[in-house]
Amino acid sequence: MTASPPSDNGSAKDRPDHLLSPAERRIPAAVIKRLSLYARALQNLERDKVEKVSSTELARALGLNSAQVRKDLATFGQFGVPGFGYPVADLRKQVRQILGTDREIHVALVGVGHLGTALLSYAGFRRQGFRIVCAFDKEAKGGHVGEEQVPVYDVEELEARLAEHAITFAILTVSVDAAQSIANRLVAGGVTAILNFVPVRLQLPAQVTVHYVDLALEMESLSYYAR
Amino acid sequence: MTASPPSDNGSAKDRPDHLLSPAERRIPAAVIKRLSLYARALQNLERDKVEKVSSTELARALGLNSAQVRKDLATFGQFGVPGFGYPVADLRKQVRQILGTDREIHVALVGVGHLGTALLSYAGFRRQGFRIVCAFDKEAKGGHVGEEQVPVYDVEELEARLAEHAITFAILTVSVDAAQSIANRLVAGGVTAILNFVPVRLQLPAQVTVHYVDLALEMESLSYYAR
DNA sequence: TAGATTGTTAATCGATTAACAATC
DNA sequence: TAGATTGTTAATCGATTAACAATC
Repeated sequence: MTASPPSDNGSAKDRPDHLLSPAERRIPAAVIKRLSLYARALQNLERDKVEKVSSTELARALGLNSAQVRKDLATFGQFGVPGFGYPVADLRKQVRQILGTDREIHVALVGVGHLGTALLSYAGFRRQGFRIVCAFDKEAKGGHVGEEQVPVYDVEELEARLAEHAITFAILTVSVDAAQSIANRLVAGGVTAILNFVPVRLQLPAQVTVHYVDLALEMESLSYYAR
Repeated sequence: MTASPPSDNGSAKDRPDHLLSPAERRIPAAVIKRLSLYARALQNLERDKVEKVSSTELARALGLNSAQVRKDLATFGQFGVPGFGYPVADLRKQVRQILGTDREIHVALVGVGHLGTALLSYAGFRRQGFRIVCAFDKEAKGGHVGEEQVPVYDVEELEARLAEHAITFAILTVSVDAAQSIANRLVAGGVTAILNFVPVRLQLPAQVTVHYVDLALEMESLSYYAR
């Protein structure tokens, strides 16, 4: 809400790269996806005490092209050493910094049904530094759910609790009917990234990023190959 | 294992289109993904008693380009009527036929942990015609799980039960350590399509199609935009 | 220095979109 | 017939890959 100097206020296309927000820089989504793939591979390499890795090795492990690996990484800086490769620990730190996964990320989950409940106990999230700090349901019993004992609030409290925990990241596992209205409230409450499991196209302002995980859709397209 | 006549035995590139299996025809995966999107939209239109739809309407509803809709559909035949559009019920039938979702599809699920259990009760699968008919776990209690009361067998019984139910479609929700070995057994047991929730790159023969749903990876790439 | 591997440019490939004749 | 919309070709766009000079 703070007014910025008029001279800084041009459209994203006018401003130099380093003044743009991640969403504005328009790095292809595919590059960001692969970046998290690299982060995962580097995590394993670091665990295995490997100190350097070449673009060729990384590419082979992930089923990609080595030029693509180099190009992806070069988008964000010069992380490699010619003739040597990439220092694993260093590169991992950089990649996590770019992704924003170099710190614990607090997440809200809305819709504590079968799927929501499972996600509240999903170890993979914790392993990558995500922590679901509060959950919401329209029939909240007021208790705590899952192995992490996440508090479940009534959706009534959505705005208040989001503010309290300064949350910008949410997982949506409500019903089809509720999805759009809950999504609106999440965004009004400051959420800018949503992992949406509800099979509905959400209409939201452009600065909000939604990733769709449509399980039934995955099954349908897989079905084409199951013969 | 049956020998086929040498003359029928050329590489996929040599044979005419109609003699190829879905996987061999090499329709871009993106087209197949959108095809299931169309199926979903057509389902809603049919429910709402809409009788015809134009490529423009379909495109707008799904956030696509109308030329893309027409091109995608034209890949599989001439389903539209110039000057009129596409007959909803008819097109839906065709699309479902192409995807293979025009009948109930029997599915096996391996790994009855938090996520697996949730999927056993996931209504979205039933709604689209998928039925999980058996589940496997390394510590099977022998009972039935979920709202659908799916029988849970010990993984020991994997091959036997797959054969019994003639299953070609599986959902994989086991641990990272078990994933590759279970996947191998699934394939040996006749499975050709796997929806894999385990964050591991599976090494499988080319005729098997694996779709990866990597929830932590989705979170990581989303994290880039949550600022 | 010789060998290896990066960062980057140019070439290729494939997918999306525009345009329009054919058709109802 | 006039109007609308398909199926399809050609143009555009963007992403992937090959190639190689620069660098350690």
